[in-house]
Amino acid sequence: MIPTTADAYQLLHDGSLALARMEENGFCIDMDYLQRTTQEVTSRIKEFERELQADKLWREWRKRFGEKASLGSDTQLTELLFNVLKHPYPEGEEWRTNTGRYRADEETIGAVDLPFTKLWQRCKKQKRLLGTYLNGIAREVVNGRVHASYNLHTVETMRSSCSDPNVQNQYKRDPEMMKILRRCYVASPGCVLVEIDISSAEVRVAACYNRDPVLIKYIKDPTTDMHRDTAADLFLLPVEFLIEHKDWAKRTVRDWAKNRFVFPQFYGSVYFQCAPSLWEGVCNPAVKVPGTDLTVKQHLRAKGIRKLGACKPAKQGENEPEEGTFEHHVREVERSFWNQRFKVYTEWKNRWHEAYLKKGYYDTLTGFRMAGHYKRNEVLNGGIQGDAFHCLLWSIIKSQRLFDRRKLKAKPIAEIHDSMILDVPVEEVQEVLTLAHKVMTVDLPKAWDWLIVPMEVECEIAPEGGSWVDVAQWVNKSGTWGPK
DNA sequence: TAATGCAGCGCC
DNA sequence: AAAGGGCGCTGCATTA
Repeated sequence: MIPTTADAYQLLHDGSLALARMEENGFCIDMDYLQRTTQEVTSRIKEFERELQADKLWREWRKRFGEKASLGSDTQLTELLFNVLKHPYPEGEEWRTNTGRYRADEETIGAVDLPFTKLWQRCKKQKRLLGTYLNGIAREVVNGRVHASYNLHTVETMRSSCSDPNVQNQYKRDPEMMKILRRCYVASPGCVLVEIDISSAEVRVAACYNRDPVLIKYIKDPTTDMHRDTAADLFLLPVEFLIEHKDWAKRTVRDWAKNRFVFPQFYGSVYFQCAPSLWEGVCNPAVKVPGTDLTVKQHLRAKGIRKLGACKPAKQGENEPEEGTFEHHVREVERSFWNQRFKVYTEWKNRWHEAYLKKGYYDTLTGFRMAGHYKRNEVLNGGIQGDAFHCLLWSIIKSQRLFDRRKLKAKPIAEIHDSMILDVPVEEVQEVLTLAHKVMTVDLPKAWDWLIVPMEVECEIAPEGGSWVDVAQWVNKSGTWGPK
């Protein structure tokens, strides 16, 4: 990576200083809660282990591995389950690790329907919570704060990284784990936690690269929704139906389309990889198409889609998806997605990759020349990822300067690629939200003329005395910020 | 005993 | 034809 413009150099210099100040500020930790929770989780793990060791499977385990038997070893567990006890194990390369061993992930162990394995998995999860997360915080706390390290020079795409502890990967999607872990992170006395993120940052930046009018329309026009339209295609439901049953769709088909098709496709995934995870949703017996008694699977069956299909990597003339399979259907959707709906995006991908192959580098919109040996998907994603982060970095730098100039005590304390977390004195909340919002939605597009789509942000804020668990969305209503 | 590799999994 | 982009951390297994 080489910065090719003065602005690019400046961004890194200013960014280093901004992140250094963020490190110095640190994130306040509720130490009483941390200690209490560490003890609770520790004893929970001990209880789980006692129960596991009382199971007859543990006797088999000891018989097989003797003194070396270790409850934490997933290699030993797979050996016991699939070689000694001969539990069925799926055929095929995708079910093996890179070194040809049995996989020991959540899915494969979870497929063995025994009380022992269920318990083992719950135990494993608690061990991760303790070993990686709670201990990770405790190890780094100084005077009640963690001062994570942020890097601008380590990531291939010019994103940032974070370590000691890595504040960028704390539980969020698992509600149970999220509530336990994020409760550790609190605002400083007299302050509240504010989190501001750029809505679909990478999609916006992607549109700046490819200038696909359809993608731009999806971004600009709030009545349109590419995830909803793609869900309609994938699950053969009319768009009007999805609009009518918006809340249902949001939890089900639209969510699957977004997270199991649209985003993976943007990152370069393909139909035979998307289809199995989509199908998992389809097979959920608890999800019924509104107004009918049909599961999504039954609904698709009525449309002539009877099964998933083999989902093998396409080779010339081989592994052709079979007609009437979901895999076949997903391929059709993929084709229309890239050849019809986003055909300008597709043309850009081909041109961009071709140019890279010819030159041996690509230039990003924020002024960095990326020279090196990259695969196709890396070339197509690198600039988007880096520049989306640079939008945030620029915003942090600018916001910090504004806070300084106005003698505000609000401080950025963390950054997660497209969001910044601030420690804000209660009385500064309105001013800080207004300033940060303006920086990200007005000043940023003004400063970078390549930014040809509007920027939008989402603000979340925790009540005074609350923690990172308690952040809830706030919006601006006629000049004043308040709960949505 | 220390260093390294691998697999798994948390986040965007 | 393609073959999900980017990280950091942990525990276990293997190698030096």
